[in-house]
Amino acid sequence: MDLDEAKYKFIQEWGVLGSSWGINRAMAQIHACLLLSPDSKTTDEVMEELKISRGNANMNMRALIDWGLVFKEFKPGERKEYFYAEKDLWTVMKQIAKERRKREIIPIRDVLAEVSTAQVGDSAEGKEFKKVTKDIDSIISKFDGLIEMASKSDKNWFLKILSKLVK
Amino acid sequence: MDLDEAKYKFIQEWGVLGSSWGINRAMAQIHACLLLSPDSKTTDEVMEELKISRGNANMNMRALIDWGLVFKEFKPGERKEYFYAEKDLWTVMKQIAKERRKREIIPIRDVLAEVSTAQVGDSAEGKEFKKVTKDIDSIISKFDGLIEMASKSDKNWFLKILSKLVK
DNA sequence: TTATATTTTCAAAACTTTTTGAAAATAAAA
DNA sequence: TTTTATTTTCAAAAAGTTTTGAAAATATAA
Repeated sequence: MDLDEAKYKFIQEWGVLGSSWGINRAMAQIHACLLLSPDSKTTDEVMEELKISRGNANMNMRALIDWGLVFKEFKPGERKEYFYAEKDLWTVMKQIAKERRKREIIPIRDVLAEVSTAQVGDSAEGKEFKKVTKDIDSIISKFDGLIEMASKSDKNWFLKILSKLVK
Repeated sequence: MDLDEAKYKFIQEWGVLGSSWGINRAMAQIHACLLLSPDSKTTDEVMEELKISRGNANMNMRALIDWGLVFKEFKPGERKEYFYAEKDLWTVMKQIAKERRKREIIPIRDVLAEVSTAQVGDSAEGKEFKKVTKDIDSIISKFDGLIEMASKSDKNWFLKILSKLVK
């Protein structure tokens, strides 16, 4: 297998993985493409490499910037914008965790807080509702705390802990 | 807010959360509905509560069984099948992690292993490819190890560690 | 200023996923 | 056996999401 084949394979699979994580294929593939590139790339280069339209490339590139995973660069004397990905995978993970926390964990925690004040009565149904939602909140709040902790902590803190745990 | 309202709110939000995790809305909502119910439910009851069709209820109920999150029960003298959810949230998490590992982590690790043998040359591109894919593999393999460890370990091991970490 | 390069937007088209509902299959009762 | 209850299947419809491509907006150069 040569470099192009390997790149192609990896980019395709990164797209599939993205899809099952609520990140659309083009966005994941652009991310992979920029991660793998030693230099920053223009929209046209990305369009060409991934065979996607300008609109698609532009929108998803900006979504990646929004997620804090990609940055713009202006080269002196050049009119085109260049894009490059955050390469430090610890930072990448932290950013993704942060965004998903905002989009997914906060909303469900809000709902859990809201329903925790409901007058559910003392029927079996009411009791079960209290019990299950309390359990769920307790787990989610632990993960939430972990993410907050990780976002604030030193570069390899989490990876070190992981390494120790898993050995 | 009364029980019905609270239930409705939670079920809806669980559906939204599911969607951004690659689990379809109906599947997530059925799961929530069974989690909240003190008794096992028939297909008809679930259809009625969630306002979904028989086919939809049947297919997703079976997907949940496939994921190991829901079980069938036969009541003596009754022809209808009853369904109930695994209530222990630690087990629920373990099951979900296990399934997602199978569907998502294994395939990307397979691709990473495959491309790691590619002849990428020693261009800047080739070197960057090696570096980035190696980094990604190293992180993913740590998570993978963590999941494997958690699946084998005692009921609250992971939660205890989480609690300690987060305090 | 006008011309040219580049980026952004967004309605419509293409594609994907989910849902429905009715027919087929299965299982239990009469 | 036949009848009735129940579950399963799956083609078609509906809904949702992504992508395209061309027009509008913006920015730089001449």
